[in-house]
Amino acid sequence: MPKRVAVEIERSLRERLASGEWASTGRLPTERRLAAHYGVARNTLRKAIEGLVREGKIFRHVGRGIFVNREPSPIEQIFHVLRDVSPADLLAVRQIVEPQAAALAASHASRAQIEAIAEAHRMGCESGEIALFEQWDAEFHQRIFAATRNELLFAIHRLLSLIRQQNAWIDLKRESFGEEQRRNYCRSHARILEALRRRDDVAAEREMRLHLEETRQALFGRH
Amino acid sequence: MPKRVAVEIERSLRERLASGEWASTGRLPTERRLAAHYGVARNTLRKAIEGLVREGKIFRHVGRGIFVNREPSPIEQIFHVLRDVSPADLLAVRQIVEPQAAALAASHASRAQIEAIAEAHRMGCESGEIALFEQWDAEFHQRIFAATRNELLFAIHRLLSLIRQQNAWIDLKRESFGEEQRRNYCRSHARILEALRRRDDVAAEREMRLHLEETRQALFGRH
Amino acid sequence: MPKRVAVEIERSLRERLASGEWASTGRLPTERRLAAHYGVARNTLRKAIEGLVREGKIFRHVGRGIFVNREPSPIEQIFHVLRDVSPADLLAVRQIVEPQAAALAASHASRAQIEAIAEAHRMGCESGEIALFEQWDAEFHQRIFAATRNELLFAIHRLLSLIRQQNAWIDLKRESFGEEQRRNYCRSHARILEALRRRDDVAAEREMRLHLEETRQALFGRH
Amino acid sequence: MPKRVAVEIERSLRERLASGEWASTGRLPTERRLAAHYGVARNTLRKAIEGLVREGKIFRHVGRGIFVNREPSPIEQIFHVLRDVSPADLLAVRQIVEPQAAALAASHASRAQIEAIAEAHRMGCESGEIALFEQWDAEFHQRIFAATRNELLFAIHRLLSLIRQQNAWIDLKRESFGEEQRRNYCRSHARILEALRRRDDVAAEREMRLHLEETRQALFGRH
DNA sequence: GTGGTCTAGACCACG
DNA sequence: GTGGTCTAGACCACG
Repeated sequence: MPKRVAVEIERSLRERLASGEWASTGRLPTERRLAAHYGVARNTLRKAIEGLVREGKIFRHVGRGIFVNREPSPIEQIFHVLRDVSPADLLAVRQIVEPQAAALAASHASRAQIEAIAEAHRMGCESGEIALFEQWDAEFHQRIFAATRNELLFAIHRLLSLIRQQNAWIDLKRESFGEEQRRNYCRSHARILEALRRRDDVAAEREMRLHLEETRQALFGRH
Repeated sequence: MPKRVAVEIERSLRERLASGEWASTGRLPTERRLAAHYGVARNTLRKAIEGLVREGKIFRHVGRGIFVNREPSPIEQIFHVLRDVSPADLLAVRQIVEPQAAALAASHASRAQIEAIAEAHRMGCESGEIALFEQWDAEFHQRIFAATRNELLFAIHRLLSLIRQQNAWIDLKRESFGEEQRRNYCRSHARILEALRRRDDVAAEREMRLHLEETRQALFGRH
Repeated sequence: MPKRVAVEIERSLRERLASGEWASTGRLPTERRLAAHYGVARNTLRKAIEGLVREGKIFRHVGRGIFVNREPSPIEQIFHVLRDVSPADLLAVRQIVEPQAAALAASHASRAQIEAIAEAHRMGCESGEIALFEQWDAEFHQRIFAATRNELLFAIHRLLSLIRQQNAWIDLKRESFGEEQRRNYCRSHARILEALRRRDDVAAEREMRLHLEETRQALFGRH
Repeated sequence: MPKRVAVEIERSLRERLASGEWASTGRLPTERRLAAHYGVARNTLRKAIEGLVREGKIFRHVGRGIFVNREPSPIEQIFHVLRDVSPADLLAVRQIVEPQAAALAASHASRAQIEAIAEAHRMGCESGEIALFEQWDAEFHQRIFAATRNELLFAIHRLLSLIRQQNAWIDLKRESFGEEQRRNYCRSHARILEALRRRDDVAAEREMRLHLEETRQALFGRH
């Protein structure tokens, strides 16, 4: 391989890295050893390494050596994205998922699950403080997802709830949440519940969609 | 109340643990240091620790020390659930999310993004091997989610893809994926792409829904 | 400058490039001459150049030399972006700009300009073919911008029109534009015109906003 | 019809010109080659060309050849208008666009984008020199537009910035920009940023509107 | 003759 | 002893 030696070595290093050859110690041999191993000058070896460094697959410490950069697990990567999501994106996803969850709940919920949803509705409407109302509001939506009997859908909803918890600002505007708006929410919940009781999936979907539209306007006005 | 000393220390350790005092290093001081700190014998200190060990909040390695058992983050817990989700649940979620993602892509994609989707379509149809086809198939769907310009939606799709990768059996039936079915998929993709090009969100949503219905039948037959 | 010689040279080259020293011929001296000029080895000189190449400020041709890469003018850059804009982004901008343009027109238009707007309205409502209707529709909006007497605002509207022309797909869905929807548009135009005639800027803004909301729903449905 | 030969050739050249046959190189063949191509004398060929030269579609350089006179694109024409826009028109457009951009940013910005805006604010307030302050001021507004995630809106803002750069006199009065006014700007920026952090779109829009009103008074006094 | 690649050595700051 | 930088030379493919 006289041509493009550095490229060949880079490919080789990439493979050895992926194979986990250096995973146990977390470090690569020194530049000098690697150069000797491949029978090239140190400069060439360094060129071969450059790309891996730029991609963050390895990193170098002067005087210490070259280290493998443990890749963040896919879940860590996703988690990182989730922490930085905009309110608009979050609401858009809710508008996609929640109406259809309501429809699924209408056809899959047990009687007990519907009663649990009804309880969350009643507690929310009766609660005096805003904080308590919000808690029961969250519970209302959560129980609808539980009633879909789709564990994945339920997990996704828990994920969305988590984002809302970690980004307090998302619901911040609700602090200016008036008594009137609260009564509106209560009425919307009542209509969703009504549809679920009737096992009317079309109506459940529609009412949930309208409720989220109402939420959107409370949060973003006319945008 | 000399006998209650251990209980007091346990309470103290519990608080310090919860406060995150040892979260950074992930380890507690040695038993000897802790005993000295509280001014008690090592035996007493060990009694105070026992409960925490039983609850799994800390664990001991002989000769190494006492370590904090970092609780799995809520997201890790959620992810744990995701690991054994049923194929039916997964498909149901896809049927909820993907058609609406296609609709969003129709209105939010840049021209370049639509061309990227077209490329994935073309490569998929042209690829000879099944493995290659599946790769471009996944890419096709992924690029549609990217074109929605909703980072959260995109992250959720990556999550679903991850589940499919880690539960290879979910798509098991696809191994019996015939040439005819592949041509059908190709045609479906073409229709979705066509709708995206026309920026027709209603058609994009419909074609994606039909495509997933086709997938459902390939996986589960007609029920 | 014994330390980081390459960095120093890069800085120098960057300055000379920006000063236009090589703009007339469009090419730099050879690597060998540059290295001699700075009194360094060719390798070092190459390292100094690398960054400029990556940024696209210069490019190299084997056997020919190093060339200056003429930077696209800001207007070319903007134009490039405009060609790749999504329908959603375009509509959002219209929703920002047009209602306020209508309000400005209400207070700044001459009587003749309002009559010109009225003419576009009348011609649109009367026109039999869709193509003709669309032309007069565009004219209606354009004349409102002209009536704001703000040349910049008018220019921006022409820019938006240009984008729509160059991206035929943006209005493609209007081909499925029914007779009923057309009558709705006609009624909306009438209400906007009415407000302009009354010199009621608040009403003009509101009616234009409602009209664009109507357009949004025609294009994107419920997204 | 031998006399009409020139007319025929002119028609042919016109077509070939419109077809873009010579658009890539920007130049036509030499007169001699064209004459040979059409099988006519150079005199006839020159006659055929005359009209095109008079219309400015092509132009001749003695000793160099015949060149296509690329017509300015519609966007270049629009840009030409923009070059001498009045300060009042520019400010009016900013007053239309920027408050709504701020509102959009409140709902669409990622956390990282809001931090970038905060950085521009902080750097502006801390900077000693006026020139530096103005640079960070521009950056503050630019980053808000970036945070809207609307590429068209961002491009329009870049266009407005370009106009301001090329018409330095538009902001001329700012040279008499006192320390007090600067502190006011800083406070306004702080209030806008505060609203963005709270994700309060209504407040963000209002604070931006007040800030631009403040700018208007600094430029034009109270009229 | 040009840029692209490589060699075999050297000294440096840092750990 | 490690990675970071640099030298002075060489041969290559390509124009």
